[in-house]
Parts: sequence; structure tokens; C-alpha cells
Amino acid sequence: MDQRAEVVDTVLAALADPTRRQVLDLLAARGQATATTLADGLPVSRQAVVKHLAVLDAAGLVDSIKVGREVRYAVRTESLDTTARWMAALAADWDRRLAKIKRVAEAAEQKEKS
Amino acid sequence: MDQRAEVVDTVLAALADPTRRQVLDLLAARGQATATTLADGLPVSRQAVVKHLAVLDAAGLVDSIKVGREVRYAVRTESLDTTARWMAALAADWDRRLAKIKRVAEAAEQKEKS
DNA sequence: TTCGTGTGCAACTCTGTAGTTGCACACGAA
DNA sequence: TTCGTGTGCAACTACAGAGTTGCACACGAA
Repeated sequence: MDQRAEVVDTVLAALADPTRRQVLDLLAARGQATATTLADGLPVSRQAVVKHLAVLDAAGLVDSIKVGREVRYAVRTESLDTTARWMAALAADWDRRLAKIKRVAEAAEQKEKS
Repeated sequence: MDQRAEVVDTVLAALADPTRRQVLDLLAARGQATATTLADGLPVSRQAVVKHLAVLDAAGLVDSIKVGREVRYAVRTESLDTTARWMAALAADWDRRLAKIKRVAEAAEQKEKS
């Protein structure tokens, strides 16, 4: 697998944490925010939020820009979209395999009867 | 949120682990398998596989049936599908919000110029 | 019944990481 | 320049969970 697998991996790991999903929710609601202001609306410290934002950044789920002395974050949709497509494709793949296995099983059953 | 959020939560947590994704891959390839036979094709012990299967089962990603004295597992697609849809909807939601924020920002900029 | 093998249960280790606190530094405003 | 506040860095604690090993039990086959 190419780097797409890498993206999926980091995105899944990033989304697996409830606090990080909260961070993303807040960020999506505000459009743009700093770690300090995000921490106000969350039950954790600023430093915890900073760490979560670093993970989200590594997964490509957020973007950061320096404005003066503060760092503003904003959500990105590309990685999430990639992962959603991967997951849908995986579900479709499973369905395909299951259907195939079912056909084989039924064919074997028919043969047994005859 | 209802139980759909619960599903998404457990599915994300389940898929976040690389070994569990391997287990699912193997299971999808074989259609049906026991923890013991799955452990043969994986770099971990049978007990580790059993634990992973328990997590996957709790997330609704696999199904188990007892056949004689062995327990056979098979993949399920419903939960994965639900999560894929949730993720796609989330990406769309973010896009919507970002577009809205962009419009507001541009409108404010226009006003400032005049 | 006896033997072999697949499962289940429990205790344990160990690593990763979420979270905290404390302090130093940077930078904008008065 | 001085003060206030937002960031960054580092050390530390604590807990969850991935993985192992050992043993008891269940059940099919000879």
C-alpha cells in the first residue's frame, strides 16, 4: 500500500480518541481557534489540547497558521474524505467476498444433493 | 446522540489497531475462521487474537457461531457501513461550515472596503 | 474410557499515551 | 521599557490495553 494507507492509519488513530473528536467538533463550529480558546470549552488543560492538535495535524485533519504570536487551527476535510472512501470501499469488498463465499457454499451443497 | 454514535465510537476504536485490521483482513479473505487458525497467520498468540475478536464483536464488526467445540468468526458489514456514512457526512458537514465561514469573511471584507 | 486438541479464564508484564504541572520565552500593548 | 498573556518545552504521573504464559475444562475421535 502507498501513502494512502498511512493516511487512513493516522486518521483512524486520531479519531479513535473521544477528546480529539470533541476538539474537531469545536474547531468545525468556530471555523478557526487557538489551543488556548479551545481549552476553555473543553474539560482538559491547554497543554492536552496542544498535544491533541499535534496528533490531528499529523493526520492532516487540521491546519495551523501563525497570526502574530498566536497559532490558529482550522479543520481540513481531505484526509477525512479519503478515509471515508477507504472505509466504504472496504465494506463493499467484504460484501463482495461474502457473496462469493455464499455462492461457492451453495454450489457445494447442490453437488452433495445430487 | 443515539446508539449510532455508540457504534461509530466502538468501530473507530476497533479499527484503530493495526493487528485488528489484520485480523479483519484475514477473516474477510477466508470467509470464516476460528481464533486458533487465525493466529497461525498472524504474529501474535491465539489469546491475543481472541481478545481482538472480542473487541471486534463488541463493535459489531464480526459475528461468532459455535460449531461443535470450536467457535467460528465471520466479518459483518453493517457497522462498517454505518461508520463510513457517518464519516462522509462529517466531511460534508465540515465543508459546509467552512464554506459558510468563508462567505461571512468575504462579506465582512467587502463591508470594510466600502 | 482415554487421548488429543481447541477454548476459556486469570494473572501478569510492559509499552504507549492522555493528562497534568511548572517554567522559560516571545511578543503585542501601554 | 515594562507588563500581561499566549506558546513552547520538559518532566512526571497514571491508566488503558496489547500481548504473553499457564492451567483448567470441554468435547470429538479412536
